[in-house]
Amino acid sequence: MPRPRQALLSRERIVEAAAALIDSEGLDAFSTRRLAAALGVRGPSLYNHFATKDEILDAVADSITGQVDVSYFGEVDWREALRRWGHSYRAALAAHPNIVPHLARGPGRRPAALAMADAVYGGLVAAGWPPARATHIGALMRYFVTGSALGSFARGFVEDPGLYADQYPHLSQAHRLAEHQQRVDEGAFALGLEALIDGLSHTYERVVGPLPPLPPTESAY
Amino acid sequence: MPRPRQALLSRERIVEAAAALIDSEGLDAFSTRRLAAALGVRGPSLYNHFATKDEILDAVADSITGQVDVSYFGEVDWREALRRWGHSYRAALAAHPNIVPHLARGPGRRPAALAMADAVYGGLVAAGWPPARATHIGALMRYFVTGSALGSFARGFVEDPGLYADQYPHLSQAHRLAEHQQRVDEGAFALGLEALIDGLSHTYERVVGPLPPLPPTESAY
DNA sequence: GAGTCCCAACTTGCACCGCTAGTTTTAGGA
DNA sequence: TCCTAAAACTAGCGGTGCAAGTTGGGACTC
Repeated sequence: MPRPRQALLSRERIVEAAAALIDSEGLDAFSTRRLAAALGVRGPSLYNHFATKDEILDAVADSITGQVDVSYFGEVDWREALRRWGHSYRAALAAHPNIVPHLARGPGRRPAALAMADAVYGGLVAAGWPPARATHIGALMRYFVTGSALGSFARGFVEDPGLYADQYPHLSQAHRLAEHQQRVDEGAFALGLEALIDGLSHTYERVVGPLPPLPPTESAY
Repeated sequence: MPRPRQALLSRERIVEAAAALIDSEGLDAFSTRRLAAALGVRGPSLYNHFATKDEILDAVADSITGQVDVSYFGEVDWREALRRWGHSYRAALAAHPNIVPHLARGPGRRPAALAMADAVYGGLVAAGWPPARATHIGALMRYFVTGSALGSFARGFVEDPGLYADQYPHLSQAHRLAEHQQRVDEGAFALGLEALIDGLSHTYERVVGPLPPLPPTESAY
């Protein structure tokens, strides 16, 4: 089949199909041939639109990063902005857990990741944070969110109760973790996020100056 | 070559060589054939000692987790124990950044990871934390440390200055991040760890009760 | 309208991958 | 002394990412 009347592929169609394939089958099952098959096409044809497989993964990762809401920065107290950003960020990744390992490698040349970093950094500096600290805060939030989305603590625990009770005295309940995986992950994330914001508030008061009290939060967070 | 008089391989030798190969060449370059070649052997021979490639990776990951010091728990105030554990944990992973993506998947069947979880959980419960919170704290520390070791914020930033200034107004200094990558990562980690411990101390006082003041820390942290 | 060039699909194929099966010889236990 | 299990081998299957060269339609230019 030579050049068809209507192009079969486009970057958008490829990214869309790649995201769907990764979501449903996992990162390991994602190969250029499988992706091409899902698009009714023959493997190497993808290389007319992307230079490498990695470039396709970057595009998928960026499309997910693009869903993170950073509009709060500048509109709302930085503490509240950090909280909402954290939840939005984690939610975006948790919705597509299979690409997180790739996404966690760094912002690299992905425009949405850079735009997010830009918004966060700008918002924190505008709120009074010294630039170096603002960089640190953006980075540490990234660590926490990607770590949370990537490495579920509970995932991977084995089902057999006795396996743990014997050797690890305190983990006698650990086999139950598998059941409650999602709850544990969300609870741990929420606890950590609140602790981070609380701790950073004290740093702010030490480094910058007093903070206004926050209005009682109406959100469900 | 049939069975040699003296075994050429052992689980230890394999894990050692695998760790060295991953450290020097990266996770992508790590294949069973390359590993076997480094051991003077022929690929499939590895399967006399490990069932799958993944099992080798687990063993490598566990040998690194085994280097984390958790002896502080029970000996020292939980805040100080958390701090030392965090730094020891991160140092162990940062020394072998290339296996972190595998390690971050979860504790799974890796004994050292389970032993670490056991020690942390036990120490926190002994310090008065409710079991559910202790689980959360262990998990969120894991998120933060693995996220930090895995996804350097700075890694992947491009060198070209103009590339950022144009499109991302606040990131005008971002190209410098590449130079200072290590400093940024360490600073962000330290800031986040202190904030976490500070925030968790307040949670503790709200949930459990008052905390004694900490003796002035002599350590360099 | 004819000629030309480009583009987006194709086929072929290389070097590598994880892993299985079956073989051979040795080591060590009954 | 015999038998079994162990630890290396060779051969090979089905898969991978991707490079190279081919083909023919679409869209310009003269």
